[in-house]
Amino acid sequence: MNSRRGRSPEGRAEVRRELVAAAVRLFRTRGYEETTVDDIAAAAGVGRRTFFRYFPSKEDAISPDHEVALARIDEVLTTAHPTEPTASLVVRAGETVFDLYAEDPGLSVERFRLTHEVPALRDRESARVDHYRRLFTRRLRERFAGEPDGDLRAAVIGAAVVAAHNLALRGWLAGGGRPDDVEHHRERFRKVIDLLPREPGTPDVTERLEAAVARLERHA
Amino acid sequence: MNSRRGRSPEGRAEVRRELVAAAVRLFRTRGYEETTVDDIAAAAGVGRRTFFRYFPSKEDAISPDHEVALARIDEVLTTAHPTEPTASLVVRAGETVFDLYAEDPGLSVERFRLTHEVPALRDRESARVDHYRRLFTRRLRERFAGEPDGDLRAAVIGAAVVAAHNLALRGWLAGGGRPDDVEHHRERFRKVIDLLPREPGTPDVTERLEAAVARLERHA
DNA sequence: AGCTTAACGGCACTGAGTGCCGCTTGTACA
DNA sequence: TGTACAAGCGGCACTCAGTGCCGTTAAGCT
Repeated sequence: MNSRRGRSPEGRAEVRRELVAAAVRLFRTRGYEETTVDDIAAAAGVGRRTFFRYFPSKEDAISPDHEVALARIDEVLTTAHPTEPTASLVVRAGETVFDLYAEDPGLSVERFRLTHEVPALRDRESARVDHYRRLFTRRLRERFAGEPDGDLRAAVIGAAVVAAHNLALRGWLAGGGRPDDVEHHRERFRKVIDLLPREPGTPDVTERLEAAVARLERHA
Repeated sequence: MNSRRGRSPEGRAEVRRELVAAAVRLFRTRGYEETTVDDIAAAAGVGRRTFFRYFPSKEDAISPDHEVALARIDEVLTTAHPTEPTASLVVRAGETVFDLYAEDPGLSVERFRLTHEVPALRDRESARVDHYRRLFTRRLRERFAGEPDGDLRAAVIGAAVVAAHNLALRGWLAGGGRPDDVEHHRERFRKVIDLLPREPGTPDVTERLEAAVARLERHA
């Protein structure tokens, strides 16, 4: 029998996938509150203790790897060349999150539905989004250190980028994550980013955003 | 002995205050994770079961009444005269939250420290802020129904108002909630709101905002 | 004073999350 | 190819948050 998965790297990835699949299935059919961690573990064929070795909590059972996403964004923000325009930088960072969701559109759509129907999951998602916002704001604050209103600009740009990103992502997911729906949400994304305070001499932001959405389109 | 409080309306208010005071004190001296609900209840002189009759969860022990705040905002937004400019409307709604925090500046400052040091409380706060954002967005969407880009404008204005409000509030609380510190944060507040997309014919937003901060100043 | 209502305390229970420990498996190395 | 070692696993026991239930007790009204 193959009840001895997870001891190799491929096995661990397989166990993780099966846990996520079991969680999504049970949450949708039975409901989030009515599903216990024991249920998920049993459905995935592992022990309850093992579940908590893959996910820190029940709420994280359907989540992409949050820490990985934060680390990717942080790497983009910290390794950027100092002369790169800020607009280009935040768009590149946003792209990494787009890619993460576009890796498995089906799962992303299902996750979207659950996080909008289950209060506990919705609150968890709010906290996660705020982690992204804080990371952007922190790195931008370092970047703007010494400039007039640097902190304020960092806070506003950080909030605006995350808001724009979520608006576009949610719109796309709410429509079922279909590739032919991207055009409409590209427009929305662009409009929100247009509200960002312009820096003199900064190249057009929308150019970079279109590249990001195009990249999402390819994956979806 | 007065171990029979809480049976009258004044008694209930007193019990609530004592529970909040006990929670704040224990969270600061012993730490959030190291404090159990039994500890809080015992310190306030009530049974553990009674704690959960006053607060839905341990995380809410130090919170102002979230539902009350949401209801106040919602009333302002839904009972507004249709001809009132949107800028004026959202500022009036924001004022009600300002008032709630200004009622007890000392408690607000203490709460601010805790929500920034304890991850669990910080995540809870993120979710709460998002509830405000969603409420604003929902009511603004109804208000903008039928107008071009109504949904998009509702989403952006809702997010911007909440962000501006939090920025000013956090700045004031981080400085210790002192009345003579308000001027600096009034400036920050005004600058953020200036980023809002202007509606043609709308009177100056900053005028209303200054009134809001002045009101905060009076209470603090 | 008697009656109704509502808050209280306590008990028992479910379920999330954690520490510990002995077992099993894949791997590295002889 | 056999063996030692590291790492993952299952299970057990425990703490604590949160809930349902119920008997008790105080507050307010007649």
